[in-house]
Amino acid sequence: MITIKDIAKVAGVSHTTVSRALNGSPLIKPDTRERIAKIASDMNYMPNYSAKNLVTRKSNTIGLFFSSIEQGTSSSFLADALKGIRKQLGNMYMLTVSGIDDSSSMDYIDPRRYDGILVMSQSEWDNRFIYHVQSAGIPLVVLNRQLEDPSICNVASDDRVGGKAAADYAFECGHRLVAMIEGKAGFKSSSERKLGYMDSLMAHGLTPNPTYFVQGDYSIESGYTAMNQLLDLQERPTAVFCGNDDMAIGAMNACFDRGVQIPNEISLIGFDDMTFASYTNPPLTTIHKSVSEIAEEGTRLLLERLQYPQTLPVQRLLGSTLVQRRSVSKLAEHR
Amino acid sequence: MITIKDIAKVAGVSHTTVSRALNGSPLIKPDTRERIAKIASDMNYMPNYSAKNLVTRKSNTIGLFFSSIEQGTSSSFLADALKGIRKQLGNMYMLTVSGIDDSSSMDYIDPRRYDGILVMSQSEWDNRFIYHVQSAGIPLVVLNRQLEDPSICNVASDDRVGGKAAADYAFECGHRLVAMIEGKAGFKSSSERKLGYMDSLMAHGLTPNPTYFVQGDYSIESGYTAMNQLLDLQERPTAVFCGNDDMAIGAMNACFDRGVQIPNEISLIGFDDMTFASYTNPPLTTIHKSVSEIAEEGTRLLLERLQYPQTLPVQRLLGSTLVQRRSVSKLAEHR
DNA sequence: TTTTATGATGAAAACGTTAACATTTGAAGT
DNA sequence: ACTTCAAATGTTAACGTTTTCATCATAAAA
Repeated sequence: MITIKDIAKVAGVSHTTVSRALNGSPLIKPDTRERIAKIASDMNYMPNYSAKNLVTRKSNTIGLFFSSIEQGTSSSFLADALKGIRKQLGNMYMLTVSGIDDSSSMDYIDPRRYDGILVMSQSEWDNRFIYHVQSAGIPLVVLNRQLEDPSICNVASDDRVGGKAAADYAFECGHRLVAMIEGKAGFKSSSERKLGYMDSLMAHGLTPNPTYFVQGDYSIESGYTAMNQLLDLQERPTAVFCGNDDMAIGAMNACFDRGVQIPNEISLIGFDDMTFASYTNPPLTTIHKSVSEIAEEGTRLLLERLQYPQTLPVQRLLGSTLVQRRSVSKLAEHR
Repeated sequence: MITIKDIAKVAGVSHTTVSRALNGSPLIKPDTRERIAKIASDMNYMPNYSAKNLVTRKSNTIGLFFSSIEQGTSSSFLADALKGIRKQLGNMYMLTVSGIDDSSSMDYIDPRRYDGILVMSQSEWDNRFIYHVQSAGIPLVVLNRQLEDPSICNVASDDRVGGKAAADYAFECGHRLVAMIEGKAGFKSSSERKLGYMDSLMAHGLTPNPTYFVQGDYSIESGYTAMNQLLDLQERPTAVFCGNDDMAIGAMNACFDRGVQIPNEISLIGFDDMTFASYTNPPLTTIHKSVSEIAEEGTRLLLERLQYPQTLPVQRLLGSTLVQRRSVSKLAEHR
């Protein structure tokens, strides 16, 4: 492996000059810079990053950490996030991916290994990790889950507004009996979406019906069983707001299996607008949330903080909007 | 940041001793080892990996490279792969993720940055990259795409066998007019699956009908338009083998839109068995292929090669088997 | 006792960079 | 021609490890 000293020898200069030339120092005469660059490329030089990092105390690495890489994370989620991040990152930084629950991940958090960290968070369980990172002094952006703490840089989608939009739409379509299949207990997104639903309920002067709330866990299966529960009710809801698209798909299946027509007999609204939402039957009306946008914006923010460490942490909520498809019926008798 | 020298000072030994103690050298007396370990943990010592890597000429990093992170890669794919890999990797190695097309990714391939590389490959376009890695002398395993070259370690699913299984099943169910929606042109998997179909055709003594082959690109949309093309035919096929599940879903949608019943009027077979396959309507009969298993096995192999560099490269094909669901009808009149 | 081996430790060099400080060069100002 | 200053380059010391080679005990063998 060839080093800057080898280049120095060939170029007849000191290795320091080579280092400077290759790093674009203004101290080097343009023509020697070019001469050295030429030699370096001819010799197929590649810098040794370990050595570089050792002395600069940088790592050229951004770490992406997931709530739980094993479970709970829907797959399009991870992929979208990755795409958004890589897009922003270019090839200035390496990107590592780990689950927060990777055995004792804490022990491996070290400012010398990560220039910055992105946390794709889903539940409050991640807080321990998040604060560990913060107290280690590593620049940090938390993605996807809304945080309270103003000292932490954060970008997420506005789940509450989205939840409200979903419920609003149901009510505007004339539905009065609208149930909700809730997301995973303990996940902030679950409670926010529910809160949004509640906001809408209140705004429309309606009172919540306890039997119309059933707990899910964001999985397709949970949507299926939850929907069956709803269908067993004496007074069936005419619309169901599902905490995410996966559960909506499970719910759809439950309906198909029991021969109840969507949207004629029952309407369905999802949340997330994943790729498949347009391809269910009928296409799913849902709340659009762009994970890749969140990831992209978060990465942009992180990069900014790396460049200007003084930048103040910001909390950003990306809008979530309703996309109308065909899983919701308009009720005629709505006054 | 505290270093081994700090520990040495406290322990009253040389930093060499500390290094040895912390790395489990047999030269160190058990009790001094423990004493040092205690001090290190008390002082909250974390090794500086840059320094370590500099002298050991290792990187503690495995690189995962994707065919095209931007497009073509279905999302469950990426997520599954990641899960399989992380599972095997534990926390011995960092894992970085990049797209092969990341601007000039070649320039960043360096044995000092990657102890080993996994390539999640989909098309022959990746070969350039693969051979670059190999000639750089970095231990390498190519995943997911079957390779010809016996000098390269490779694990993939047996697409051809899978394709044959799919077609066999259609024929056994009495179908004679079975079309195929092909995967992305240039992808090895596309041609292998088609070859498998051909094998079956031949085994059943049938002759291929050129109009029954329509090109897709593995996307949902392409499945949709391809299916429409098929439905426009004078003599409609009674069954369609789709190159992957995404296209099968697109095809399903085309059918729904035109009111053609699945599986009564037309049968559908997919490939991959992604999560959603069980939740389409009707549930999709498809060929099961486990990306996470492939990833896991590939990682195992890579790790083995890192430990025993002499290990010979192996080519492994993981079986792909049919999973029967409800998108294929049994034709009575099949004599 | 004196040697000899061996088990445990230490000193110093090396890994490939960057950075602080020193030196040279050359041109401009007197 | 002599100083002065700035621009360009060189010297040397870090950075935090591991590793080679030497040293020093200590216990066994003579």
